[in-house]
Amino acid sequence: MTRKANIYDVAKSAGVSHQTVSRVLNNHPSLKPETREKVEKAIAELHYRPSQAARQLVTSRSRMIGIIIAGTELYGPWAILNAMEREARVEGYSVISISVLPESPESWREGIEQLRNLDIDGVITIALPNVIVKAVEKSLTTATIVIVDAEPSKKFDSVNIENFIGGKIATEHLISLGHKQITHITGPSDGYEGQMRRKGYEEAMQKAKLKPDVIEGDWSIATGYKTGQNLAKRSNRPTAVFAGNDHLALGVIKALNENGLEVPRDLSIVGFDNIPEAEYVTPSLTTVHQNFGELGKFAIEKMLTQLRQSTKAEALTIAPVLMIRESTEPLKATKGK
Amino acid sequence: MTRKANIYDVAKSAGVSHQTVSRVLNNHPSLKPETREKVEKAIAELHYRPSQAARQLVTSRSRMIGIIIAGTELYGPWAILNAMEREARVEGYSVISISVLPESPESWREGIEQLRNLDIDGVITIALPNVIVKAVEKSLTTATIVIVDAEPSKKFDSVNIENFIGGKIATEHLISLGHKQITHITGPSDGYEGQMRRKGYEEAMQKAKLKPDVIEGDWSIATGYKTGQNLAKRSNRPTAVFAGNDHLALGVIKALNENGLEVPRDLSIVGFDNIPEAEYVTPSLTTVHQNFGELGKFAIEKMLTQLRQSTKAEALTIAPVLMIRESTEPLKATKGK
DNA sequence: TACTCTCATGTGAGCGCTCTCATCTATGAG
DNA sequence: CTCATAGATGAGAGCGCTCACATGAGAGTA
Repeated sequence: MTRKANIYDVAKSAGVSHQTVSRVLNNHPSLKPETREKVEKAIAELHYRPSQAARQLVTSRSRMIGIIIAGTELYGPWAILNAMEREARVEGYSVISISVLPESPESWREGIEQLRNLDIDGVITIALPNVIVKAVEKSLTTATIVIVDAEPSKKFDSVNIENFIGGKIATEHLISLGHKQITHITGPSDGYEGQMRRKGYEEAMQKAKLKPDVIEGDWSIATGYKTGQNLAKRSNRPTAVFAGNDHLALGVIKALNENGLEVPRDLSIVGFDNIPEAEYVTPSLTTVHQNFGELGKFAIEKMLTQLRQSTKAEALTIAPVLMIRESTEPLKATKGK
Repeated sequence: MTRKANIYDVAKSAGVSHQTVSRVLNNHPSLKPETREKVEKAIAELHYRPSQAARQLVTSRSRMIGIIIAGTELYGPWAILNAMEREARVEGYSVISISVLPESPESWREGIEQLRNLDIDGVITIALPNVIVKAVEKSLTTATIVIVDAEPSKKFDSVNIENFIGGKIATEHLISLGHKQITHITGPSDGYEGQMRRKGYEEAMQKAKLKPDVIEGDWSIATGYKTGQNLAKRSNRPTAVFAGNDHLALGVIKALNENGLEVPRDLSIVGFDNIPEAEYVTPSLTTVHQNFGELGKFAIEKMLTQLRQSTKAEALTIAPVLMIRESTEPLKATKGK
């Protein structure tokens, strides 16, 4: 069996020195075009590909980006990761995804450890509480950090959906339909995104001189369902709900249905995320659309520019879009006072 | 700034040779326990961690596993990947996920290329058509291959849900409820999983002496919706549908609703996958549960044993479970003939 | 003509490991 | 008491690259 070609094999075959081959590989400016051609021909003939390991050993740059992601089954993070992976590949970077359990510090530590061992160039955190970001910062001192879907930092680039605006337009939509009693179900209390959505809700309510009504939740369907059960039995049931995400909304709708209530007839509801299912459930879900693909793409772009030459930290945001569907309708005047 | 400690620093600090340190790192049998302790102490003190790159350069093993996955937004592959990543980490392996577009050969080629450059130890393909698996086999000759959710091969380990059985029990469930006109909407025609589910359906129908009725689809909600529209308008509308996956089922239900038809009153429907939403849509979806987590775990286990010492290829299968919910009910006798 | 200067290329060292081989004990067989 | 044998360690080479530096050829300047 012929062993894999290395840089010397190529050099010999092209009749140049190994260093010239290296120059071709790294696009060195001062190279005669004809030399470059010769080398490239030899590379093709020998099916040569440079050893990442050897490169990494000498440059101590791995061309790998670690992505730390909450190991949930949510659609959003996965969609983001998907976009990132593809975007990074185009630029010759690989992506190592590490899913951690936000509730288990040991789980993060392991994940971070793994990235350290790999001498990762950069780390992107997706929808992770601040504590974890801090831990990453502390342990991965040589890596460039980009924060996605979490509180922007002075030190690092961040990319976020305008969650505040999202929460606001969702609520304003309900208000404009005439609703006065609008309950908000939040995400987990330690999450930045949920907090901002909530603030958007509160601002909209305040502006309309309505009394906010907030129920703490998390991002799970099950919690939405439980909350829906309670809501259905409440004496002063709200006429509208702004759910922190689509899953919560789905759970609420289910619970209401089981209690003989119908959406939007008895209650209007807005979600957040615009998961693929949102359009196809019954009733189809009015929701705030997040462009996950763009989010991922921007994050990788930020990372790569930062890796090429570090610039000052910047907080990028993407505007959300309200998708109006069937789950919201004007408040009927039939109800007393 | 103190530079990162290397194996010589540790050796000096422990008063041994660099080779002894290497032996500690690799659990060499002939080592005095007291020497090992000394070295381990030095490692801890210096915060030493071995350079993956250097190791890889000399051993030409990267301790990385590439996962090629169809770059869709389906829940299943993501859930599998998630499980794999965690499982691999425990064993000190990292996972590089590559999402490719099944319809674009160039996209696979790029992905495979990337894995080649990284000198990956093994590759796991998830739900990929046979052509891609073949391409992987051809290009990544040195890597161990494990196939998940695709046609088992004589050469490689594979892990699959029993799709045939899944299709069969789903159909039998509908038959046992008295349905006679049962339509099946398939996955994409080039996919192994969909084919097997279809065969399970056909076998069940044949056994019950019923006429199969198959509509070709893909895995998307949108296609489910379109199919549902057609179904709703058909003169001899079936009384039950076995959808190739939950997304198709959701789409069908939506279309039926829009045409004034209700599930399960006017039509019973069974899905496949048991996505997190399945339990919480209205009506909740009767579906065939796939244990994605287990699938991923088994695949990694297979991979690791294969990497340690290659054994003969084995095809592992996991039994699916029918989850009976609200979207199916007995056929009402009221209909004529 | 002698000189700097840039362009184009070559030479050797070294990144941090593991490999192979060599060395130096102890131990027990003859 | 000598010699083979296994156990515990050390020394040096080399994996495949890039880096810093050296060299030579031609162009521009005085």
